[in-house]
Formats: sequence, structure tokens, C-alpha cells
Amino acid sequence: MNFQSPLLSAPESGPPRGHDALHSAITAWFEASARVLPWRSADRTPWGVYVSEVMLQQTPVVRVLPVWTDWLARWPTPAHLAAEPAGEAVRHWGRLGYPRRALRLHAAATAMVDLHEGAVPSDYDTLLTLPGVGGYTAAAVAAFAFGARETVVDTNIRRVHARLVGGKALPAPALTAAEMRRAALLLPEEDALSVQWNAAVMELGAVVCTARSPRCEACPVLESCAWVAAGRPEPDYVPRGQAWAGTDRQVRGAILAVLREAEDYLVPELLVSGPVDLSPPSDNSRLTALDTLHRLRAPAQQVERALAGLLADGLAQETTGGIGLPR
DNA sequence: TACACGTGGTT
DNA sequence: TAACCAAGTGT
Repeated sequence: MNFQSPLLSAPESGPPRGHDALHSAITAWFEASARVLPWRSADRTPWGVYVSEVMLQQTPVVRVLPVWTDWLARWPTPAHLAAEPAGEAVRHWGRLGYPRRALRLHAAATAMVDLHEGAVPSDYDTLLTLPGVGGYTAAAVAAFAFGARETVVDTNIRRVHARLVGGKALPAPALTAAEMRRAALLLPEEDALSVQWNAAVMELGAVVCTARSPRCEACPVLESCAWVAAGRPEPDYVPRGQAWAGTDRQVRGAILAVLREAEDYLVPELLVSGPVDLSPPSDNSRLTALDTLHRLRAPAQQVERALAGLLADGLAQETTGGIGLPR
């Protein structure tokens, strides 16, 4: 049985007329109920949009909001960030996760200053040359910061397309060329409409057509959904769990938390063997991060391996003074 | 292609 | 509560 939507059976000459109903229903829903987010406001800047897109990679909106606000106040332009040591970007990344994104954001800001007159590039191909920018982010920045017609495909859009027109519970584990073609076919021709469509489908996937418990009763296109029409079949595959406890990733995160809180460089032995319990620390938060690291009970060899990894990645730096964030 | 890469809320 | 999951990228 094939639940492929009849809406997609039209020839490949732009969005078929039948898509107008989907477009108007989803964009009307978006205009009525979109979340109010600072990187969507009328006074947004390309830099603000750029920072938001990087922070939002694999990271929920609610966690990004306070960090984004702090970053944009602290570094309102690429030049402001590029003028700082990379370690400051990592420090103010806080606990957003994947801190190498902060490093790449700093490197991208430097590239904007050195190669692009201090501005965020506006076209997809140039954006793609920046560190930390892949196909999704390049398309998203070109569309949401500059109004370009780009095929934006993130995990939300993939899931909405898989259900709405593909009749499946979830998209394939990895993005396929067929999915990109389908997304391109669904994209409205007009620039402004395409931007609105990209944002609206993403929002629908984020707040209604969610991965685990979709709120179909709130869906503006429930009547058109191929997955619902098919009786909401189960996923084709079982997602692979993300191991965490005992991994190098966990140890790296705990080490970096200590470095973020530390004002100065630390001796490596402090990370591996723990505080030698001298005087009571004046900085309570530093003790907490060190405590967390030591409670992991990670083997010294693993701590050393994790630290070596952080140094190799440029997230930490070793000088004669010890270990710290990169200067 | 598959895996490494953080973190914390939700189910 | 252990697992799942989130506006991905780089190797």
C-alpha cells in the first residue's frame, strides 16, 4: 500500500496548484499562533539570526533564549565577537551543549571581519564556507535573515513532510536526496511565501507535529495528512539510543564546565585527581563543577584522554600556567 | 556512511 | 526511570 499524497503526483514544474490549500492552511496557522522569538522580531539583524541558527542546532528553543540574549547584548556584531579571545565565546556558551559550536561561531565571526567586511554573507554558497555552517544553516540564514528562496530542511520539516505527504511516522535516519527533492517541490515560488512556508512548517513540526506525542487535534492540515489517513502506522525502524553515562563526551563536558567557571589556568592534576583539599575555596561554583567531575569516578586514563581531546579540538589550551579556555 | 559531539527536559 | 529527543556539522 502506498500512501504517497496525490498532491505530489503533479509534474515537476514548481508547486502544483493543489499545494495552495496546504500552503494557506499552514501559513495561516503560523501567523495566528507562532511563538514570539527575538530572532524573528522586525528589528532582527542577520547576525542575530545567524547566532540563533547555530545555537538552535540540536538544542531546544527554551534553552537558547537566555544565552542568545546575553550573546547579542555582549557581542551585537561579528566584529565585537571577533575582538574577543575564543575562550570567551566558549565561557559564555554556558551549558548549551556542543561547545565546539561556540568556537566555530567565533571563527566564523573572524572570517566575516577578515573576508566579508564584517557582515554576515547573504548567499547560500558563501555561508556554506563558514565554519559550523552546513546545508541546513546556510539555507536557514539565507532565508530568514535575507529573505532568499531556499529549501530549508531540518528535523522538524523532515518529520512533517514524512507524515503529511509521505504517510510515514518518521523520516529516515539520515536525510536523503529524495527528501530534498520533495521539499523543493513543496516550496512556494515567490520569495516571501517560501520564507513564510519554511518557517511555518518548521514551527508546525516543533510544536504540533512532534516526534513522540503529536498533537494532531491542533493540526491545521489534519484532514490532508497521509499518515493519519493511513491509520498512523508505527515507525519503520527503532531509533538508536544515545549512550551517555560513562562516555568520553560526559567527561569532556564535566571538564569544560570546570574550565568555564575557573578565572585562571588550572593545574591538570586538579582535574584528574581532584582537589587536594587545602583551604576552603572562595569560589563556591568552581567547587561544584569539580565535584561533578569527580563524582563521575572516571578512570584517570579517561580523564586524560578527554582532556587531550579538548586540547586537540581547541576547546582548551595548555600553557606554562596550566589548563584553561583558549586565549 | 556512520560515528563523535553536550545538555537537560519529557515520557 | 531509562530512553528518547532537540532549528546539525565535521570527519
